[in-house]
Amino acid sequence: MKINALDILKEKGLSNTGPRKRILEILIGDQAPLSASEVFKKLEFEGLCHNESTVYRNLQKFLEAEIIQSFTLNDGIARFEFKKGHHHHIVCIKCKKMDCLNLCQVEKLFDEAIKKHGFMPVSHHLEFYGLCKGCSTSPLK
Amino acid sequence: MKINALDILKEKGLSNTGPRKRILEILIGDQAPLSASEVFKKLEFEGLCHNESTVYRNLQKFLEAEIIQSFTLNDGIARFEFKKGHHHHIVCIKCKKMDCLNLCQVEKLFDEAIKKHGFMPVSHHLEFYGLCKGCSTSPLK
DNA sequence: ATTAATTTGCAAGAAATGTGCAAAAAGTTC
DNA sequence: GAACTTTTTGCACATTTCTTGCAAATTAAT
Ligand SMILES: [Mn+2]
Ligand SMILES: [Mn+2]
Ligand SMILES: [Zn+2]
Ligand SMILES: [Zn+2]
Repeated sequence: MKINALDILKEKGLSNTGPRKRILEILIGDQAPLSASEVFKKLEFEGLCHNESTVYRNLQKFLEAEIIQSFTLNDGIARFEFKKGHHHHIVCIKCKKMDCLNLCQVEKLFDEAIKKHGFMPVSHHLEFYGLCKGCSTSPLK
Repeated sequence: MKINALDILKEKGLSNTGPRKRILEILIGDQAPLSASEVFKKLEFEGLCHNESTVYRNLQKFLEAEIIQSFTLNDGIARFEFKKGHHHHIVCIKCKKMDCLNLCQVEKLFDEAIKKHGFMPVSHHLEFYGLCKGCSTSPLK
């Protein structure tokens, strides 16, 4: 029942290469969403990948195959995470730690208003910003 | 009672220059948020500004003076709008038309969940994506 | 009108992301 | 498993958004 990167690649008809497999493993294993450059740094450190383009291209493939999902934070940088159901995130404005919030009753809250504007709702993006426990209790800076 | 660009500049101690005044006027007059480049195109067309840097620097100044507010859409591009109370936006995924939704009961909906994660909520960003009336009825691609 | 402070234009630089192409690796066929 | 086909990687370079240094021009202050 554990999620296996190789199985997913096979299922989606994607060839198994060192960088690709590892990128997927990282996204499967990580609880919080990662930026392309964060993913790359890990691969580079492990000597498994020498180029950011490889990471971008694989992330793009994974998105197309709907293996992962992405969203852009307010800093303008895209984050990628293994595909989960619809949910949102809370980001620490100080240390950038990010958590997933596994709930959402937003649609119904706004549904009427959106239709009043003549729009047919398709999706939405919601991120919370705040201070994590560590950062809100830290006395320094 | 009408909002006047010159008054605002004076109030905030910002000098009155051609590009600056016009940028502010545009943001005051426009119902939907604009990107820096959208603002620049207007000024350029009117022959009032020859450089995007000028637009970026003025938008930055306006943000610091809290005359305007900005947010980054999922395309990674920042939008700027004359400062209003807290609210959200609905974006047409086809024609990119954007509207403001002047309501928000999101905080209370998520407050408990956020605190459960050990975060102290500070702010949030929420954008809806959908199809505007024109785009959802248009038969052509 | 002179002087001092600010802003503009332009060129150049960052940072995130995308692309063309040849070499390398993976997948396929016999 | 060698030969062939397809895909991916690495690298160099392009793009886009946004930033910065600096001198010339403009605005504000005296
Ligand atoms: Mn998540
Ligand atoms: Mn708005
Ligand atoms: Zn934190
Ligand atoms: Zn539309």
